[in-house]
Amino acid sequence: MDNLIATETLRVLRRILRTSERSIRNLATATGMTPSQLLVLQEIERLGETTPTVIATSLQFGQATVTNIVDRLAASSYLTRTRADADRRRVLLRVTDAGKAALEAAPDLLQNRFHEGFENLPPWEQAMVLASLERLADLLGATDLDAAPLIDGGAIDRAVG
Amino acid sequence: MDNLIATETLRVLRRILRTSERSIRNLATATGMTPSQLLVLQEIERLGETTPTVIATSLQFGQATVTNIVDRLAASSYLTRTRADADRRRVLLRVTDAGKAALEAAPDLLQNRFHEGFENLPPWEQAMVLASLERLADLLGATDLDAAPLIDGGAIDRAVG
DNA sequence: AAATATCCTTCGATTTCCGAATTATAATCC
DNA sequence: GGATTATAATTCGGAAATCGAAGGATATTT
Repeated sequence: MDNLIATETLRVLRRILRTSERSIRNLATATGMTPSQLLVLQEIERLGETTPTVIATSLQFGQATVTNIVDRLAASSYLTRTRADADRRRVLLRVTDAGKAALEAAPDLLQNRFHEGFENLPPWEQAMVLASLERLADLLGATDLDAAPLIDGGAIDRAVG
Repeated sequence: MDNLIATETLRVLRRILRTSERSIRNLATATGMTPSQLLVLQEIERLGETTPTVIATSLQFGQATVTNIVDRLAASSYLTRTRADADRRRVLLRVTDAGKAALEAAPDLLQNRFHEGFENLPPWEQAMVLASLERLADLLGATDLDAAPLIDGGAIDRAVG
């Protein structure tokens, strides 16, 4: 028969995933954005100055989709589009002050709750949760797409100068 | 400054979240459905025989959205709609054999990978992962929406007979 | 300079998603 | 019983998401 622990683990995982999604949706509503818009804006803020391709890759969207969403975010003045000097095919995306304000205005209840609760755990349990999540991410093949965009270009070798 | 473990934990969680989404999308493509359609069909199968309202609640969709998606699933003959005898306002949703076939045809790579990997963990680690996830679900307030729909109706008291 | 590749946008089409109004049925209240 | 209220689902209208295919501009390679 089945491994009960495995089944239960999956169940709990799904619950967590669903709660996270709900949270994103609520947060989006609070900011007046749609979930996709919020995700894209968050990602741009996180990465600093990026391009549509990077966003599309890291968020698993098509390029056309990103263009579409960025259109709306730009229309709301939450970000700016600039052509890159070095390579004028590329478009640089930057979150504006208004965008940052919008991101900070709405409280991420989920994240707050998490942080509060997490601080109250004894250190060993914090470590355990992190270790377990990493193990789980490993099992699921959840690689960090953002950390690895250098692989494809040889950009490391050419370095800064 | 911030608790690094907390921050890292959130990062890993997001990674897992994104991987799951990707998985759903791939799986959907494989079945010829859209992600939402797949989700709805899965949920109906999981619950057995249900109604649009239940699906909407459990999946956090609006009723109109569910009607829309169910329309398409019915058009593809993946499910049937029947009026309930007891209360003819209600519509009963059931996955057809074709629907079940479609669900089973596409392998859920994510889930497979999970099960395989999980079995290979030593029991203590399996237990640790589950315990950690439960703790995390707790922190996030991730309550089980499916287990609790009885609260609102007093249905428990009236019981079976 | 010609050919090829890359980055992004445009276009067209389908689907998602929701709120408001609507229909059909059930439950409740004089 | 008949009017009222509540509930389940659908329809309608519209904004947005999503993607594939094609196109335009710029870089790179040969």
